[in-house]
Amino acid sequence: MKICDMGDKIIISDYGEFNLGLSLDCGQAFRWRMKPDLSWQGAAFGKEINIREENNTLIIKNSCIDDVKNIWIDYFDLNRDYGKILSAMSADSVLSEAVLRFGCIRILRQEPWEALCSFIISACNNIPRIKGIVERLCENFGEKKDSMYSFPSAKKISLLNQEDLSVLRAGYRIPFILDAARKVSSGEINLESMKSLSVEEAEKELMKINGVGKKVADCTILFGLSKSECFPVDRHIKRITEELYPNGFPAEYRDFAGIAQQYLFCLSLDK
DNA sequence: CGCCAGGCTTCTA
DNA sequence: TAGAAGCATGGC
Repeated sequence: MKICDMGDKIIISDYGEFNLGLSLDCGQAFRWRMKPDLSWQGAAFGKEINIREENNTLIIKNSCIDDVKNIWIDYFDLNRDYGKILSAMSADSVLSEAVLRFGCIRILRQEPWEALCSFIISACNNIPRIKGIVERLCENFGEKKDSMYSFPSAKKISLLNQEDLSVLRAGYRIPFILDAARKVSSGEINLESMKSLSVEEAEKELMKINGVGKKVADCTILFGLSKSECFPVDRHIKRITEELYPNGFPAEYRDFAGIAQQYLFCLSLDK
């Protein structure tokens, strides 16, 4: 991988494959917006960034070399060899077709709390509305950066009450968000230390939170704890695996089942 | 307007 | 242990 600081922009190349737009807008993260010039505006870890992809290079604005090296390289999972994973998946006819169609979908390494909170909101909800609720959460309770707001910390949310959160218009999920914020900020649930647990152990911990079942826990583990062996099964994945894998999803892909899962999710969206 | 949404908790048999 | 009801709000 090559990183080049051009002053007004930073250019990254030689990172392998990356379908940036689809990766940012395939239902794994909810804060990325495409601008009229086709660049993507987003925020994570309290920082804002503008990024676009052209001819296998990434062009970054509104950031700095330190943040690129310390935050974004990792966030976009650029150190991982997806070529190896994609070629392994090409042995499966369903996944091979999906890879041809979608290119390289990377699993973003998101902040654990943001993933947890976002996927609590996602329960029995549609993606446009999830984005709206998350946006209101940030605008009302996050900190203003350049043009965006940061994702509010668990501590900040934990000090609020249901009435404060009614601006989110998140319905029955509001007490769930509060319970998660309180358990995380009190230390009863330690997301960072959960990275060293197995998927099963992490599920058990996360499901102590009211409103967190196996699916929300698994999305938190895959997208927030970056455990790519975790395979969240929602209504789409359930339907499409029953249809395309009558004998079950093949176990040989277990090390990166979560990445395969994202391809199946994209396939299911227009089927 | 009606159907549905990256589910979860609680109640019931 | 399995299945259904109820949950709040809106996207389409």
